[in-house]
Amino acid sequence: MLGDATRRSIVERLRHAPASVGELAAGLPVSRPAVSQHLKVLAEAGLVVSSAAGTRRIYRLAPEGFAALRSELDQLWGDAMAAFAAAEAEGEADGNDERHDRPA
Amino acid sequence: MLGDATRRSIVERLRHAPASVGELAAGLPVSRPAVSQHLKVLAEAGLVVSSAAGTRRIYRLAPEGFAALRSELDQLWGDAMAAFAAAEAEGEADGNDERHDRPA
DNA sequence: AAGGATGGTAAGTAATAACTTACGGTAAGT
DNA sequence: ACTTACCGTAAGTTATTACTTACCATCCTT
Repeated sequence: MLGDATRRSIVERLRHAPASVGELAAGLPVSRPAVSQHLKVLAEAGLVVSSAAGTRRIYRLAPEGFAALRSELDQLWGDAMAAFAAAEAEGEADGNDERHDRPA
Repeated sequence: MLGDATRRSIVERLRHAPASVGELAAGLPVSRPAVSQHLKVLAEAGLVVSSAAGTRRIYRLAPEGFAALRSELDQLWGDAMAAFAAAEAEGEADGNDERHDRPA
């Protein structure tokens, strides 16, 4: 969902202020319909809401959607940390693991 | 990163216990090399680490990687919430927005 | 009512990401 | 030493996703 760069740019832009589709597209390297499609996805995910202003549609972020997403992630993290704790209490390990990238 | 279903399954599986590549592949609808490739990506992201056990490679989750990811997200969220607060203090809005999906 | 502005949708194309088969390489068992 | 088990990487294919162009609808202006 937030993996796409264009989508992140849109969210970033809306974080500063609400904006119309055309305004958003003007600041991005993609066409207006592409922005419309991203906004549709974001709206279905509950992350943005729109309101009509004449023929324009103003989009803004939806705090509730982000809060919901946040608590989902918090849920996952809670479980993960519990699993880590359980594993470490058991394994009590060596330390010479291989890290592929990101050297210690 | 965690947008892919197979990748989420792998992480989910590793949350319960460390596992070898073959074990992971056995529980998934994809081939073993596909799992290897996912593990490579996860390792480069610092989310898993591996250790050699004979010819097998045991993968397990890397708590530090998840913690780092977590704080990045927390950072974003902090900024977003600040923006929300600022916007609401200003706008003081109507309420008849359109929500595309997810009815109120 | 006509014209211009704004934006959603459809259909097709392009770019990206996931997956498969094939191969080679190392470690353990015989 | 030979064989078997296990895994990583390369190369190519398939599937998914993002994007574009074209079109239509709505609202506002005159």
